[in-house]
Amino acid sequence: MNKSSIKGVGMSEETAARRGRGRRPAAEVRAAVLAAAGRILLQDGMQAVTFDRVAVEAGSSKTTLYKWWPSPGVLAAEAYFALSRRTLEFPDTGDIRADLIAQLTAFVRYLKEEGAEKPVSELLGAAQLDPGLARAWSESYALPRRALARERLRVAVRQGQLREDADLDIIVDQLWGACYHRLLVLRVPFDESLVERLVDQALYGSAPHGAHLS
Amino acid sequence: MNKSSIKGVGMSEETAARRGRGRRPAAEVRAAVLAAAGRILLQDGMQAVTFDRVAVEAGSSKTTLYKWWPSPGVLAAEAYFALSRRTLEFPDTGDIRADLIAQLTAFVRYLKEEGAEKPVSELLGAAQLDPGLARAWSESYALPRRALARERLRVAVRQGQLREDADLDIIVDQLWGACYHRLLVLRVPFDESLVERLVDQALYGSAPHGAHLS
Amino acid sequence: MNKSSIKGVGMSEETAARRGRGRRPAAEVRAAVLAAAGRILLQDGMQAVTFDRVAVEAGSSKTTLYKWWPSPGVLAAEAYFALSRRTLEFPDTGDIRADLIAQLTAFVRYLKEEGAEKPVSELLGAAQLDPGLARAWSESYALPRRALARERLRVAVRQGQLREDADLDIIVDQLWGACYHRLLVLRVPFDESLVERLVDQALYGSAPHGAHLS
Amino acid sequence: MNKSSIKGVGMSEETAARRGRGRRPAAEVRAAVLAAAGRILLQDGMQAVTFDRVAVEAGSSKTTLYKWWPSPGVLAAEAYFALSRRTLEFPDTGDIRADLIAQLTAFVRYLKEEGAEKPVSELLGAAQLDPGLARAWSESYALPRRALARERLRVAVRQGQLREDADLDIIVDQLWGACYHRLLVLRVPFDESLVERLVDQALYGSAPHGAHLS
DNA sequence: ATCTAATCGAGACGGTACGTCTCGTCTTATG
DNA sequence: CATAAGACGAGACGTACCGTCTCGATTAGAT
Repeated sequence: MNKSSIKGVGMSEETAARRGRGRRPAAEVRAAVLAAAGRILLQDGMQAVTFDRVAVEAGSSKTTLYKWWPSPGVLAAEAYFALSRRTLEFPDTGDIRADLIAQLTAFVRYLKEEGAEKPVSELLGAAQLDPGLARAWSESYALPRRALARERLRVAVRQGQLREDADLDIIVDQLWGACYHRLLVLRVPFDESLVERLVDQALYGSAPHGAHLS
Repeated sequence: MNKSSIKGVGMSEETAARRGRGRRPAAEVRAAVLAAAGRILLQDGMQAVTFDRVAVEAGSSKTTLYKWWPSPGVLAAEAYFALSRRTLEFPDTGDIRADLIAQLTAFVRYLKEEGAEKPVSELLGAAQLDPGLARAWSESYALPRRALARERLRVAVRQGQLREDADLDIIVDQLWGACYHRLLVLRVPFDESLVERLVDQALYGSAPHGAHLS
Repeated sequence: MNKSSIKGVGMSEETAARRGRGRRPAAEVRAAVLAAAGRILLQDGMQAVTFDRVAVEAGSSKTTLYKWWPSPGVLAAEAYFALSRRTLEFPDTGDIRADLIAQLTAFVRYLKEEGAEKPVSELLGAAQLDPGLARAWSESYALPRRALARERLRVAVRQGQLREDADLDIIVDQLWGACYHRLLVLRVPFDESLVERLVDQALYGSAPHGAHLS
Repeated sequence: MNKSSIKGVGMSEETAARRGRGRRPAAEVRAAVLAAAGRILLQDGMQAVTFDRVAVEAGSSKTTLYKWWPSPGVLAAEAYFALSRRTLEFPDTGDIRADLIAQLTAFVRYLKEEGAEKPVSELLGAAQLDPGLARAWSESYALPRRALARERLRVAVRQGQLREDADLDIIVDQLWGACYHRLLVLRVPFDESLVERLVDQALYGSAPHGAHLS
């Protein structure tokens, strides 16, 4: 019943570094957990990010994971955010068409050339079945991103590069939504050659020249 | 000590009556399985559509399920298709703007007012983690639907309601993708009031009147 | 996402008032711990006497418990001893048969009528898996008790009420062991009606009258 | 969601022998589980007989263990019974004193010289905290054993070797209970030299010769 | 009386077992 | 032989407890 009959054996300072039992500083544990979760996510996919496996690979404890993250999905998302700490700043060169193309191209390139397609679609997939993950994703990633884009568009409106009555959210939804549509729903391949046509479609529409809203 | 030591006590002829062992016609089994899976999907969500549970509720056997469906996700999708056998025909009144609005409104209404939002997003979510389900969804549902829309747009091009150089797939991705963006990625509420602005954005863009492609 | 990120918000001086942190007098803590452990033992059984739970209910700290008790079992035993401070004195009326019957009857009554059966058997059970508890029980309870009984028997030998060559330890083991046998091994019910037959069996044996050791 | 994308990889007949998944005959599983549990019990003690560990070492599944055994304790007991399938027959040489000595000596030898002391006391200990194990032990082991002894004593009564009014159960409880008292309660060492004195005490008591019940 | 050192409460942490659940494979018995 | 029933291996889930350890708050003992 009392397993610690070896108690008081003492432990040299060196071996104490990683001695298995007892408490490690929270920050250290968090870092180890996020690193392990991120690695598992990229290597073996969302399905492999389980509390059990993360605990083992992070040298952590399941109890700790449950204390900090409500579900493996949320943990995977946070690990992914920590990995992909990339700039969200929207460029502003004064030319809204060029800036939209630049930003969308960066998005598509990120998905297609940096191996982000699989983790992103898997995380978004899991989010549909995990309310916590859904909230984390929209609040920490998608909505802030859309807000940034909206602000850049608002500047363009003020500069007369977009019409006064343009619905900025709809423009954002159209541009990024088209990509997500191909990624998640149609699952057809696409590349950055899509971007320019998409932006022009957003700016000029498809109606014959001269036609416009009544 | 061994709880199952009473096993093999046999079962009196009376209680055995019709306890379901043996073979049932394939069609009967299929129908029962799809009905059970659909009912579970709508009642308790995608997570509850389990081969174990479907087998029990359909009075079927797991063996049979594994023989016909590669995964619970695919079964759920098939069950859902069987439930939502709704018309895919695209209206053609001669006015592309009106027809797009009509079709998109039907789509949004279907999601928002017929309780399809949860099963659809859950199925699409599961599809990101289940290649079989992904294939089933895109091949049986999403791609045919886009093809229909593309055809309707092609007619509009021929009729001069859209420009010759319009990229029809992009128009479809823009329109439906914006909805899926809100449904799956942003998870913000939306309703059919979105539709008209979306279609006009697709037709006329947001650039100032008179501006167009060089 | 991280539930404990709100940590360290501090605590206003007002609510902090007397929140129990810091040092309490050792005796006060000990008493509170033993009281809590005893209460838990009687209410919910040995299994519930957990360092975690005792710490919470005693308003104590696990650190303190580990400092004083090697295992929950030992703590439970000590708590039980503190609760059952009952007289160990062996009566000496001059009649060994009457005294044995009195003492054994008190023992059986204590077990059966004061609810001591469950805690005693659970403690003895835990002792088989917890060397510390085993030592505590035999040294603090069982062996002293047997020594007392042996002394009373020795007086009876001197008085000619028992044979010179009687093995006193064996008589004690026989009398109390028969009770423990029914309590721990056979788990059959028994009551004080057992006592008189037990004592007579110890005194006179079961061989036919007249038969004796060669 | 569907882990079996590797499905249909096939498996050669040779490797199929022990292929990890799927069903094994119940008897084979039972045997492997009992063997593993017994080995763990003897090697590392009762505390180590865990459903988790037995499952791993038996190449079994926790589900299966829970299906057959209500607790690790019951499993350990059954494994122990399977290991110690030794004869329960009570010898009948016509001399009750010799037969009791033989049987008790065998019992003490078994405990002390065949390493049965630790498992037996641990099992009996666990039984005090595990009603299922308690029932298993008394019904499958202790009570049948006592019944056998009682029958042998009854023969002795008929043969005039014991008095007509002897309480046979009490004799058994006295003899075996004295051993259990030293084993479980006092935890003092004892050996077979105890047996003869114990039996004579049971037969002739400790009162002076000539004294007997009124 | 003040300062300092010990000691306490609180609780995070690693480890591990619990009991439950689902998946996908496989066996057995029924029709 | 195809089916229903369901046992089985694998392993994740979420909870509980153990024993170690960190931290801050408090008190006791030394000055």
